[in-house]
Amino acid sequence: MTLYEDLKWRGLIKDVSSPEIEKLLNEGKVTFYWGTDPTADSLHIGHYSSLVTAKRLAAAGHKPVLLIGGATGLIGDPRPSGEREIISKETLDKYFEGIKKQVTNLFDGNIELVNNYDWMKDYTFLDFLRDIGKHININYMLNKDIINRRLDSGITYAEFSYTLIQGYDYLHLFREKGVTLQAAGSDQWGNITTGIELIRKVEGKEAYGFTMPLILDATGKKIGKSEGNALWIDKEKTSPYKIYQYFINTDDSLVIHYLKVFTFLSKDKIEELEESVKTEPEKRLAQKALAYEVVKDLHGIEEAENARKMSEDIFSGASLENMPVITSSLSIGTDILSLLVDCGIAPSKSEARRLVIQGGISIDSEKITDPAFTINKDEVVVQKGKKSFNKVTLKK
RNA sequence: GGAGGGAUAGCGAAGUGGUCAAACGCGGCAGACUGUAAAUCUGUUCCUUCGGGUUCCAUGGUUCAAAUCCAUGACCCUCCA
Repeated sequence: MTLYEDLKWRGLIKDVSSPEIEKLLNEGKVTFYWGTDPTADSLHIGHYSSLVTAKRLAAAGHKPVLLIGGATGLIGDPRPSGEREIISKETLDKYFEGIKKQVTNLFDGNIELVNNYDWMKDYTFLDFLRDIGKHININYMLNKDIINRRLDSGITYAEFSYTLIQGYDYLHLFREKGVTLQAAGSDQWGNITTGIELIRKVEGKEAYGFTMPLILDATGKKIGKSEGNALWIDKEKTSPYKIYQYFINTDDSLVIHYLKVFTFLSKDKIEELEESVKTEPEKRLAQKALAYEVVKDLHGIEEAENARKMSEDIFSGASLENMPVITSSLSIGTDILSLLVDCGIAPSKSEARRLVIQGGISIDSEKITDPAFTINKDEVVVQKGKKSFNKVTLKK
């Protein structure tokens, strides 16, 4: 199977700028780029879904250039919901460092990392308008889906101009690094085509781009972004165990799709798992493989093994030894509500009270329904709902 | 610069003087059923020392009483210039 066929089979190709991309991917040693803006101190699983594709290209012998947008991050990529908050330069620098470390790790250092701030910071407004702005027609920009959709709700000049900056990034990388392919999530299609257009007009040469479909969860939202519970790549922010749990709970209807997108398992292996979902879904082999593979690729074999063991121990009831540990700042004798809040298991006392009254909390495997219950040990197992287990240690 | 319209809980959206901590839907959380699945059903979804406290863009005002009326301001949309 060729690289292109493999990508196609995995459902990773949505838009392509030209049919020649198939040949390009299969034959040439292309220098391609993938970029993101530093909008947080860590990437999340949504970024990862497209980074995995970048890894596939790299594994096939193509040369990756990863761009972290120190300049574009200052402006903000337009999104359908409305204008973004401005992020300060200092914050962006901090975010930049966090993301830089992550992508470097994910590619074992075999990448070229660039920051568009380096070539944008001294580019004057006048020069930019003459060199770049003069090549792109307003009507062309207005027709871009994302901008068009914002015309009703409003879009500032700054965000409107975003696509020009990213377009110039591509031109710059084309000139300086020989980049001829850009790969990204499908929301970047408009920005990619601006870059291609610019290269065509300024350099008279053809550059390429393709996008991957956005990965959605069962409710049709972008994956891992539900209600402030983003799944971060940073294991301090989202533990490997939590990532493992997220994926092991994947719907049957999505698990094969996710295996194709997120893992490097072979076609044969995935088809075997697909069969298993049909004939013996209760074994959850596909979910287990998915969860293990993702944690392994993100955090290494050791963390994957730990996460798997932790899950098996907890959910088989074999042992309650292995589970995430939370150290509380409270002492023995505290009431259960305060403890739940202190450990971050419940966001407020009201919420904690509801949980307890509704029977959602167990201490050491015993359901607690009395909100006035006090903890009289220095180490207890707190279970919230069916799936969340934590060992909590208290001060003596 | 002129005329009109808008803003409500995580999101969408009702509400136009008291019965509003604010309908309804989605999403979230929990319970039942299950396979750590889906679907379905049930409860719940601002904070609270359970007395109450603080909310409907902001600040003032009218009123016994304001999400609702008035004034001013910032913001968004549509049309005109």
